[in-house]
Amino acid sequence: MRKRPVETDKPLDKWREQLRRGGLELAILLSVSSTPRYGLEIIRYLQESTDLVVTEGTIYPILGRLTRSGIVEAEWISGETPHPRKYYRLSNQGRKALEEMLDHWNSYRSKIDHLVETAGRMES
Amino acid sequence: MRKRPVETDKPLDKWREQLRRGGLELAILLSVSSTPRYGLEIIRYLQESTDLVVTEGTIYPILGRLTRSGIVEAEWISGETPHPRKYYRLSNQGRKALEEMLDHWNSYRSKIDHLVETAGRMES
DNA sequence: CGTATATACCTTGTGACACAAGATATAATG
DNA sequence: CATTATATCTTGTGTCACAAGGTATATACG
Repeated sequence: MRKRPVETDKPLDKWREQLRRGGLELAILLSVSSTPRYGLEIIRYLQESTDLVVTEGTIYPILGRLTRSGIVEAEWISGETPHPRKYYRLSNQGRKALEEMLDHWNSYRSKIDHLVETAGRMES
Repeated sequence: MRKRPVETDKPLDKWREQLRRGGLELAILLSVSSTPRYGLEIIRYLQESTDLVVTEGTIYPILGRLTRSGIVEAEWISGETPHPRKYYRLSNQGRKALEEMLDHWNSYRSKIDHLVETAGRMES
């Protein structure tokens, strides 16, 4: 017997979920764009600076994917802390990708905002 | 034997996909917020006003879901056009939901933009 | 020396979802 | 009666985030 999510959460919650997912990769890249950070640190950073909640099961697969595609580079650093940490930084290729993503984000944001304004002319 | 999407599309494309998905429901709701519209009309409206590309396989399931949850109301109109059309309009409940969604969209947008600005202090 | 706690990373199974492709309906046109 | 145009709906598939659980390393306590 498992958890039954059946009719428990309203459509709005689902939507929020999905919206957050859309920006996840961007948020993660931004987290490591100015300074290298390791996994849990990224989680804390996002939580603190934007209260975007991301969990480990989410972030590690994404970081793996980004590493595999050459957008970020990973480096193990051990000795300085109890547990070794894997620091991620943006590669050169990643920096280019990030710029494209930012362009796209701006454009997307404008589209939605445009829709909002257009539809906003509804209250007669 | 099926299409092999294997390594054909770059990570960036996937990301764009996901971002678009995040705002889909919002975009659809906005499309029917000021005036009732039918399925294909919504597709054309989004395409023309924001060049967001949405297909039928995408929109009908979403409209069905929104109808089932009472956020939009659907009404068949036939006789006036060759083929009967199903017009969707925002319900009262839907209007409330839309407002919440807009709040959330604004807040989400700010969070990402905040991240961008913070990370933007990287070019030393 | 256990064993508990803290920090870190990684993996597996699941459910949700958009979407391509195709099915179905209606009416006008040739 | 086929074809074309417009419209809606369904089915199968691949992708993805995520909860839950696993592994590794080191320190602290008794």
